[in-house]
Amino acid sequence: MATLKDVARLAGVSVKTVSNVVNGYSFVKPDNRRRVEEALEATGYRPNLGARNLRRGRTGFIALVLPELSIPYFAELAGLVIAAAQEHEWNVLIEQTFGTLAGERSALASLGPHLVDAAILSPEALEADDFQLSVPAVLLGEHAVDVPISRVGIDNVAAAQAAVRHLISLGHQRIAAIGAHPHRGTAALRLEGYRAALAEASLPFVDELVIPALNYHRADGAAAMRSLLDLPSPPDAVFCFNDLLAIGAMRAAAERQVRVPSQLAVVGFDNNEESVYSSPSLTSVAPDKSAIARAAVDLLHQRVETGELLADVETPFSLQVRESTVAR
Amino acid sequence: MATLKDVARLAGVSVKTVSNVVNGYSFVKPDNRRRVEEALEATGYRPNLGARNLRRGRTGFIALVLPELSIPYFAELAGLVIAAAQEHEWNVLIEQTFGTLAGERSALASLGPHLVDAAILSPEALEADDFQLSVPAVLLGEHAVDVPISRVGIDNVAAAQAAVRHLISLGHQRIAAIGAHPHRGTAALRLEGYRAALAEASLPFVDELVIPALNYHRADGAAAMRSLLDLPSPPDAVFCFNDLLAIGAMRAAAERQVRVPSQLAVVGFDNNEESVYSSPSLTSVAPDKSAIARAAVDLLHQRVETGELLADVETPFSLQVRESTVAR
DNA sequence: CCGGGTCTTTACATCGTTGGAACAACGATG
DNA sequence: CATCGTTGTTCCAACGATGTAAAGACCCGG
Repeated sequence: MATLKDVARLAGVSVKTVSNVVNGYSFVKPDNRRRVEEALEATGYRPNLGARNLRRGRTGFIALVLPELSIPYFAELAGLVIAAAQEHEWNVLIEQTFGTLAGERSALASLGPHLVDAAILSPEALEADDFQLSVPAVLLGEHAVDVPISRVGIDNVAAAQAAVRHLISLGHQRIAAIGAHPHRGTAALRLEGYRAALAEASLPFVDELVIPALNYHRADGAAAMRSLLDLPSPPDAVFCFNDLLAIGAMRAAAERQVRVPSQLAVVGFDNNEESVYSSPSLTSVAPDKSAIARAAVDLLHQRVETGELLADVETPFSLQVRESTVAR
Repeated sequence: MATLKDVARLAGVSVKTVSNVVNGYSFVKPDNRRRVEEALEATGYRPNLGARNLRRGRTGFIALVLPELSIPYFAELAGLVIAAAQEHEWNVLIEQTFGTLAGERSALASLGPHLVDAAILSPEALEADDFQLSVPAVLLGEHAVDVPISRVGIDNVAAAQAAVRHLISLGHQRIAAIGAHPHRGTAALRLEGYRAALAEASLPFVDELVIPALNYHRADGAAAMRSLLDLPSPPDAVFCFNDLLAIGAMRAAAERQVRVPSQLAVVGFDNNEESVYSSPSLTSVAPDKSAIARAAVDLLHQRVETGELLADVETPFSLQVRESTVAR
């Protein structure tokens, strides 16, 4: 593999002149520039990123710490983050935590300052003490603890409220919620939006209609739905805190011959591609994932380049109404 | 951030001695070792990976080149590859190609020998000339062109044959296939398995029942299914070359009030988690993704460590029978 | 044709780490 | 007591790139 030295020898100039050409330094004589460029071409020179970064004190990588790639929301987000990072010549390192405290801690620990320039975190269990980071970071979504790290995400209260309002506007009165969680900030906010929507329509908040979910997988949604259908008077609508829970809930409903949406309306959250093609298709709160990815990466880039502190960014969302609430 | 030099000063020994301790070199006096370890602890030393790799000529990264993370199969696979790579102290860099020739070429081009130690490729459009790689690599799945790179994957012909045999055993006679593709090796093999199953049951191969798909997304499956349902005599079963196509096909069937499985049986390929919870749930060929990920990473590790050439690895698969072929 | 500024290039040190040679200390051996 | 092999340690160079400072080339007016 060719190094600057090889190129320099071939072009008959010093190593530094080649480096200057490679880095677009202005003051190089046209004649030398041409010779260097030919030599670069001839040798197929590619800079050694390790060496460059050692010298520059940068690594050229950012970390993306998320629960699990097999969760569609995070997979889609990861794809968008990779694309956004590419525009700043950053490569993305993905760390999976599987939503456990231990997993998140070990992911953070491995983020030595030499490995990545910055990190995008999507934590679920971390506590305030854990946020002693050695690199600039942003948080995706909210988090229960109050830490001085900027956040990128939607207004979860407003989004949840919009979802439940939609159900109320369709005439539903007994609306359940699946996905409450003791330690997840996001869950608390969505629950708050749910309460707010009920309150503004003067509907009662009923404890037994709020089902917690330890994980947000399809199986958890199905289990929660079964317990709701077992109630003496089951709900006529359900708001799930993510699409996977909703898909599981619809599956459980189908298994009990409960018709969606006529007997049970369902709303999800995340707007996974999967939800567009399910039968029935799923009404869902759609955060602008692309905006989230871009904002997170741009913020970090600005922080690393200029050292400026970061403001929080609120990204837009919309409600995608589909067959699970309004029959076609 | 502490460097070896800082630790050495604190422990009162040379830099190299500290390096020896860090790297587990045997011959260090117990007394010095203790002092160095204390100094390491006190300074919170973390090796600068860039510098280490520059010296060692390794990077500590492998690339995973795949079409798109938003495709569940690749998202799941990526998660497993990351986990497997961790066991060899490798970090994984994901590159998305979006299934285009240009995307794949640019991904390969960016894989300078300085960026990664090895690569796992899942190409769809590359031609033989493109495989001039500067690092050891393995291919996931088959590929049309014949290149001297080892492959990891299942026996696609046998797997497809098993899927279609299953449909035949249920009494279906007019079985369609969705997902033929002019340049995809995998598609060709699955089609071959489809033909073989028909042939061994003495069923005719009917051209109009084989629908090509340029992409393997849900929308493509839905479009293909619509064209099948428009036929004068539509099929009574369909074998889709991946689960997304199958999900799209089931969606299209539902929109035309065609009942699955009574009027139309559907089999997919990949066994996505999504397919377990769809309504009806989807019968699918289930490659052992975990085995694929592990085999690919282990093979590369062995190659990088020992320089040995790599043999192909055939991983197991099974057929998961669900409601889309056998009503519950 | 000299002094002074503007371009252009070069030599050298440096980033943090590790491999190798050199050297020092040690007990064992003849 | 000289020699030897084994341990243990240090010094130096090197990986490939870039920043700095200084030297060299060039052009201008006086």
